[in-house]
Amino acid sequence: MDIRKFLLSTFLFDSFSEKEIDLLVNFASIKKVNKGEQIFSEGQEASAFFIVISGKVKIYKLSPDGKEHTLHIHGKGETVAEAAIFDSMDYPASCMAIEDSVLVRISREGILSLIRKYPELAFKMMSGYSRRLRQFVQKIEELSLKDIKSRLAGYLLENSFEEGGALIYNLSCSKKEIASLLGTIPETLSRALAFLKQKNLISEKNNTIIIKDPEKLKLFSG
Amino acid sequence: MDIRKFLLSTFLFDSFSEKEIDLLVNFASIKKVNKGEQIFSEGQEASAFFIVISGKVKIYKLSPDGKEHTLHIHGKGETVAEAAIFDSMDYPASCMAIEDSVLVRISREGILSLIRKYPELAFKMMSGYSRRLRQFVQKIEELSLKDIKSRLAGYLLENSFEEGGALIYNLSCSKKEIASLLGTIPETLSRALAFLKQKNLISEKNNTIIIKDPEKLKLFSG
DNA sequence: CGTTGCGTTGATCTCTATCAAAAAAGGTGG
DNA sequence: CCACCTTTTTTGATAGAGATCAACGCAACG
Repeated sequence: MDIRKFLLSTFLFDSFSEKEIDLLVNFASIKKVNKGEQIFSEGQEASAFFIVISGKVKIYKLSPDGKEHTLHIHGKGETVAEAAIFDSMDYPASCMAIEDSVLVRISREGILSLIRKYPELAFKMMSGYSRRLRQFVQKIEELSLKDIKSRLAGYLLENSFEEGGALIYNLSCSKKEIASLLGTIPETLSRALAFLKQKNLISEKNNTIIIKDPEKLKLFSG
Repeated sequence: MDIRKFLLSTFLFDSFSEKEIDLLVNFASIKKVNKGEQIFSEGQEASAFFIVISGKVKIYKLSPDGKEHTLHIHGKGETVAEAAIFDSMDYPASCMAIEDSVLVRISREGILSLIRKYPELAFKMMSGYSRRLRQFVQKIEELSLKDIKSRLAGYLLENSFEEGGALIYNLSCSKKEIASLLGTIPETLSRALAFLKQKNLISEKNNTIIIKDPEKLKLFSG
């Protein structure tokens, strides 16, 4: 795994230049952990934060009587413990791998000194957050205010590209996964697709969806 | 209200010196709004962010057909729209006062120049972002895979506090607002509350909800 | 071929939004 | 304190969207 390439694909660092990534890499390292392995513990000094390359980790707290309470589960592309890095000395909770996982570790001192030296980097990171938050706001809006057909229409428009004068969406992953992305189940997705086909807005052939009427589809997406 | 004193009490600026506050004040102004008054609207250029001095505001999205979903309710000391100003774009949602409120308005240019000068400020802002990001992730999960009763149970547990040995939640805003926050409507919220009362998990008195059985309620929240 | 997994289709059921209306809770002015 | 009005909250009945359950077609694959 190329750590540079990975960092450039994360929302925090995707607007960094090659040079800036070079600076960052000095403070970054790859950490491989097995399932069940501890990554950090509550109360330890927060010396680094992490980004998940593959696998899954959980953030949890132990109550006084030993019971465990999971706060979050973080998967691919997600950042872990960066709040602790930026505002407190110690990790406020513990972290353990729940699958064999690969992480990037970025040291606290590293990132802090980098930002002190190059405040512009902070802007880039913050605009990364900003974009990410916007995406989530949009997703929440879609989940709560739109029905499946609209969500599907919007998704197709968002993720299609032009090819030979036609708008094309490539079914690169299973419909099961797309259903999950849209917050529904395969059966319902199938029906929604059938509906759009029946309205003659799209057609499907060879794992490819052709958007026949982008204008109407857009109207449909709300 | 002394704006300096207030700024010194916020988490963003509590470590500022008198001199630094002077700088900040150049970019800051007080904004008073009445209940129901619009503070900014989705799509407007994001020219400033706010900190709530008193009262409450809500961040919400409107669907084309007029349905409303509240994303956050912000009270005293909380920052509003601070993420919107970093990628020089528009407010992704609208903001309205749900009580008579007083805010500090800090201009985009102001905070940007301040961060250039005091990169430490960026750390604080980023820790706020990462927390908000997590809230959104959780909200999305809840919206897509939990029913109202579970969401309500989770919400109560998240937002309750201990007092005299009992977990209580204070109904500081109308149930209409809470319903919107949970992605539903007052009627449905009312029924969900009735259900939890009937199961003897909670009780309500004087604008206060008492969580009688946190364990079971937790089970209920999923 | 059987088997396994995905995608589609059909029937049914559950949850929640909607519509309508009653009840409760706040004001306001007398 | 009471009558009156407004707003909020609750309750009831209904309808619609989507989840669930079950069955089937179809391709990939040992």
